[in-house]
Amino acid sequence: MGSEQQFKSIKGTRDLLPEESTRVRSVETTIHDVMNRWGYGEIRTPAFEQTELFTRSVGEESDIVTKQMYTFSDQSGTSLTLKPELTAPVMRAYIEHDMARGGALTKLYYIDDLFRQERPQKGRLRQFRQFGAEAIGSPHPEQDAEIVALVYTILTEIGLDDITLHINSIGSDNSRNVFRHALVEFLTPHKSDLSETSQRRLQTNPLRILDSKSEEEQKLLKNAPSILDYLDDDDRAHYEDVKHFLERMNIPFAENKMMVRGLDYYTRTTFEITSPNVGAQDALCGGGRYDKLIEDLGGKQTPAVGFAAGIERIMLAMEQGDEDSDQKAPRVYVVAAGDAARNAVLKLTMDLRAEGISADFDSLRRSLKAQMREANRLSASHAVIIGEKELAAGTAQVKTLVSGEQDTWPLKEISSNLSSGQV
RNA sequence: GUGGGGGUAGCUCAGCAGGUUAGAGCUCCAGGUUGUGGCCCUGGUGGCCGCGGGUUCGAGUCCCGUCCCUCACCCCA
Repeated sequence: MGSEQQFKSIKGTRDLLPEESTRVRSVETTIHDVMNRWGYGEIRTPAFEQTELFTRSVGEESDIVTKQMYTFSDQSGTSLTLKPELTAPVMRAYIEHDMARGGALTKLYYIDDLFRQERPQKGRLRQFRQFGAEAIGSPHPEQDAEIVALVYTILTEIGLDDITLHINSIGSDNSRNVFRHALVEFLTPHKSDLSETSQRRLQTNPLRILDSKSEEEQKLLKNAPSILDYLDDDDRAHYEDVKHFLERMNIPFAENKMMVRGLDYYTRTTFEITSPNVGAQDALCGGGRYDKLIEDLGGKQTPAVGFAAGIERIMLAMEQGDEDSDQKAPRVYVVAAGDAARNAVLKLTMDLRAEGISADFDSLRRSLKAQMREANRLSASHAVIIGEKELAAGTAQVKTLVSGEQDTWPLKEISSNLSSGQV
């Protein structure tokens, strides 16, 4: 190694080497395709925002705000934060650009990097990538259903089959307040059986106790009141309609009344998509309706639904399943037999590339044999060999590597012959 | 922040009743084939055995400390 210090990528961040980034890119291509087909337009927001945007939207008490944000001051002393989630920045942009004026309904999507200071583990990094969409303007259940169908379709087109969609409704403010009281009333007598964190949540955020992973608590919760019994008529009708639309769209789902999302801004519909082979962090996607958020951020009262999904987790889910498709780029490797041909090799390589053919050559001045080995290693379809004899004749040897067949072609005809698919 | 597992070659790992020059497979390079890849054969490059200290005649191996990675809890995508 030689040097005193080895630099390393910092905890929770990682490099994507070419092989992997190729796979990620193909997933992202699918995302872009489906989003565009469904009428969603891409939005790109800055890497950091005013800190208060997140404390206001995500919830002062949430873990994200209390301990996971990368926050720093700029030269003027303003507190800035690397974005830990994307709904708030997108809503900020929506309000800032008065996008509501451009049409009653606004459909946006994004693919972006986020930052949270957590202890890394399988499927969780400190810099991670999400894609998501927000449908802003419609309060109606078919919009909830479309958003759910959108992620579901993307995940399916990516090739994931072993996924489960969980949905629930946490009602709007009124229903939820009534339910919260009922839940606290139910749990308080059992307070001593609860974990330390759940006891604290009994004060701060009782609904979150519902999706505790503790078996004991889950047993206790079996008899707890259900949020679904506390929905008011409007909430209930909305929820029933969402399920109805999903059925009509043939999107399979499981009702999960214990599912409560972590971010404070959700209302009514919440959903999650999980995969069994991603480790303990099994949620690939989370989302729901947030009818109050835009107002809370200073905009006009505007209903909206959205979701966010984790790219790294999706990649994990894929590795288990289908074999990665072999990408066979038709490559031509141009080989110099002797140093005299270097010039001609470089020229021909450039001509082929200009013709749209992917081509490469050896800049290490290695032996002919080594160059042929390289051509094979790259799984090139053809090796084009130029030596002194060929130089003199204005030709080249064109070898088809799978068959081993080799012919002499005039140099001038090579790129057109290869691009027209001859041989 | 808490707990489990782990750091030996570019990669995957073996070696640990402490004992001479630290190993294998893969990769890479060269030769066998003086202008031709794959398969095969031969040889070679490449290691502060994470770091610091201690015990010992002797430490990759034992002890202490420390850093890093990883899985899980918490929480979330």
